Amino acid sequence: MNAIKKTKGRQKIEMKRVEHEAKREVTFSKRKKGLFNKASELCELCGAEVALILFSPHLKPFTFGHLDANEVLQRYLTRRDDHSPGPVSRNVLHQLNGVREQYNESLKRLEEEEKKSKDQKSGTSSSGGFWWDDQQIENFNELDELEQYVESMEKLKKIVQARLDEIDLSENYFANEFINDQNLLDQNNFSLIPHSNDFYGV
Amino acid sequence: MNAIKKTKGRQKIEMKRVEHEAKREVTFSKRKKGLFNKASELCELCGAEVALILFSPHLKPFTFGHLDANEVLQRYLTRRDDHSPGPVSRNVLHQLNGVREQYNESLKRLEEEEKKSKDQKSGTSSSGGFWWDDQQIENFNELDELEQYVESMEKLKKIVQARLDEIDLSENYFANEFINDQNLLDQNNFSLIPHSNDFYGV
DNA sequence: ATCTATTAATAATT
DNA sequence: TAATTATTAATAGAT
Repeated sequence: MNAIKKTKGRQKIEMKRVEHEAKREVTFSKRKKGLFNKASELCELCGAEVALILFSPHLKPFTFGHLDANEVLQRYLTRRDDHSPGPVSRNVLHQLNGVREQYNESLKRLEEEEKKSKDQKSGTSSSGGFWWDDQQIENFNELDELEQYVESMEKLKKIVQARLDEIDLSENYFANEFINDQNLLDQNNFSLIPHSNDFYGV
Repeated sequence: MNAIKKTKGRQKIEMKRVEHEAKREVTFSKRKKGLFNKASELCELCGAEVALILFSPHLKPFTFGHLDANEVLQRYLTRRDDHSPGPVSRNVLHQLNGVREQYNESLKRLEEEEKKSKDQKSGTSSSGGFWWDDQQIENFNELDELEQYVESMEKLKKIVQARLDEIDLSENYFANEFINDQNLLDQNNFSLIPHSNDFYGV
């Protein structure tokens, strides 16, 4: 038997930013893998749906999603169980109106970006190389990542929309109180109710 | 010493849906806690940003986010490092146009929902109880959760928008090729480039 | 990337 | 639902 240990094995570390850069990179990629694995297992074991967006220390984006958007939506809309929502007050829609406004704003910005981009279309390539040269490929990776974001966002948006549909559906079952905007405000002052998101108060 | 073991300890389990319902619930809440903890640690150790949306087996939503939307955005827009994007082709905006159309569709649906809801406003309360009775409180929890979704979505949207801004900024540094729509399609057929999302092909 | 010793997560149980 | 415990799984450090 050999008493000489090859490594010290896993060591306990303090839960604070890893200052050494290379070490931090390694920790990130190891733990990213671990996190994605955990997410995947949760999906598989429990039939849960997970959407995960992750920025590396260098702001490189990574995403995880177990099912594609349509599947998520389909499943969400067809499944019926004891968590179907009861009567719900108006402020769901009230809140979503705010969201809609923000969307509209963002859409305007998108349109502006697009317009600006069209104005630049007549530029010429500076490299003259094939479009898939190394630099371009790197950029394509960036695009892929952006694309993944957008997909994730769309997925989330659809889920919320489905939720809204479901709530609206359930409202047809019940008589509803008339709630004016001031009442909504009053009620919102009361919504200091524990979140289901009970982790570290986030 | 006692040879009788109090429990069998952790047992290896197969990676497939846990069929027994109560067991599945327990597994879900334990692993949800674990997943959120891992996400939190990754943030803390590496300065990564994580946004996580999770549906329970009963479609109850949970979210995790390390920083609030403004902080994320601020950090993203102000930080400059060697991962700043290089020249990027047009199809970023091309892709985002598709997204915009989907948004517009969804917005239309939102408006319809809202209209439908207004038509119902004259209904009366069936319970006559205070609005914060148990049932209502439960509904409020649902609303809180929905609110969290919307926030998460907004956060992601802002991040993408910031990314787009950044890309657009960098485009001003470089001459750009003229790329028509057919070229875009051709290029997209080529984008079978390994994703940074290298996990289980999702 | 791969290897180990160790810590951390968790399945079964109470 | 919460706590305990024995075991598996994740991973820090080293190569």
